[in-house]
Amino acid sequence: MAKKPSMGRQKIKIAKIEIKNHLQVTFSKRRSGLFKKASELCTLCGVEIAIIVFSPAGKVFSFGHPGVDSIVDRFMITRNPPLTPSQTLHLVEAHRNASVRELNLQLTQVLNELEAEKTRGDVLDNMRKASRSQHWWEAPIDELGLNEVEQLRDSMEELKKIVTSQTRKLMAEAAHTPPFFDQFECKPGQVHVPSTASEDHSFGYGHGFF
Amino acid sequence: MAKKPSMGRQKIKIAKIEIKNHLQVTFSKRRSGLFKKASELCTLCGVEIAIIVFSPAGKVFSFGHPGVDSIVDRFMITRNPPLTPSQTLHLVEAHRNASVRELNLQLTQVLNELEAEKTRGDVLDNMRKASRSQHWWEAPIDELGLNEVEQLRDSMEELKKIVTSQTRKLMAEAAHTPPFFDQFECKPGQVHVPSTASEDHSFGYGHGFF
DNA sequence: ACCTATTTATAAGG
DNA sequence: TCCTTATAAATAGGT
Repeated sequence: MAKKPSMGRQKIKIAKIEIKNHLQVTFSKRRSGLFKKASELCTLCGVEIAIIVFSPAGKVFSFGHPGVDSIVDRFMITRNPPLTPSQTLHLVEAHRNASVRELNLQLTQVLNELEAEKTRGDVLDNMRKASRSQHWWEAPIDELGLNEVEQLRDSMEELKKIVTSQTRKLMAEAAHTPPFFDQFECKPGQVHVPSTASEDHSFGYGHGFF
Repeated sequence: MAKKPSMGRQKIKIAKIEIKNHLQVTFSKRRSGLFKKASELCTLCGVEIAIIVFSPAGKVFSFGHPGVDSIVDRFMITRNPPLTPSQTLHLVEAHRNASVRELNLQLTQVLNELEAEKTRGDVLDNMRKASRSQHWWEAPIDELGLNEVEQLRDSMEELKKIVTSQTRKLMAEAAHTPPFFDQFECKPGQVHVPSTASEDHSFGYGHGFF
């Protein structure tokens, strides 16, 4: 039988193959050829090779000896100045700061509140102290100076007048409202007053007189 | 001139080449051939290829289209599907928690302080209010009930005794310290006392009497 | 690097 | 994808 002479291998131009089917065939053949050459190179020269190929369809083909990963890793290390510890710390710190900013804001706010609250407390405390010092007569009477005792006595006189007058007014009013007469009969014991100055000098806070 | 016929290309066994010089030549030739094949494959089939070769001497040769890095990156991503968003979040969260624990502690502490301070402020405020209500006599005298005026009057009587007694004692003391007699001559104007109850009923805070 | 004989890879077709 | 065939391309060894 007569053999059908083939065209044999044809010279081709190195340009993108447009015929899909043709391209797919060529890709397969040349890809395997490439990997074979790589393999041979490994064996002949004892080198390490990795080849990564992304097909037009997105599929991945790879060849590697001893393995793609180990070679890629080595490559990355030699190429990328693999972040000094300092740089790493800086990045970590930056991230931390970003994460923590919110919390810091909260803390600052609360610290301000605390400051305000402390101030408020101090103000009240100072008011109390100031009030106390204005009420010097609440101090033990032995500690009063002559001048202050004089003032106190005079004040007493004036106060007594006022009280007497006020009492008269109230008694007059009470005359028209009999039930209140019971209350008018005073309960002297309700207010404690030391019989002598030496017995209890404290007219201060919490002793019930003033 | 007679040409010397060459041996032509000899078939070789694919095994490690031991002759260093020979190996180096073969490595160069085959390496460039490999890269050329890769380049042709790129052009013909429109694919992306990266080749990484570590020579026995440790030198790195690479070929890549469009670039080695981009291809290697894509490869790493597809190969190490690596951390899912969930996993990443988990790790980040763990780190964040570790970093933030200290800050949280501080915040808690400050919040406690704030609470304590608020309580302190409230206590002082309540004391002030309580004190004020204990000092009912500081209210306008018109607002006093009969009972309270009674108490006030009785207290006045007792107080007067105390003051008188104290005054006597002070006068006796003053007899031994002449300079103080000037002070004994009182300055009544220093304490304001309304002449009549109707004129100014306020004995309260800030009016200078008590 | 270059040459050349030869081996090897592969285009085209089935 | 594999086989076949004819031929283009790669390359071992020498210069």
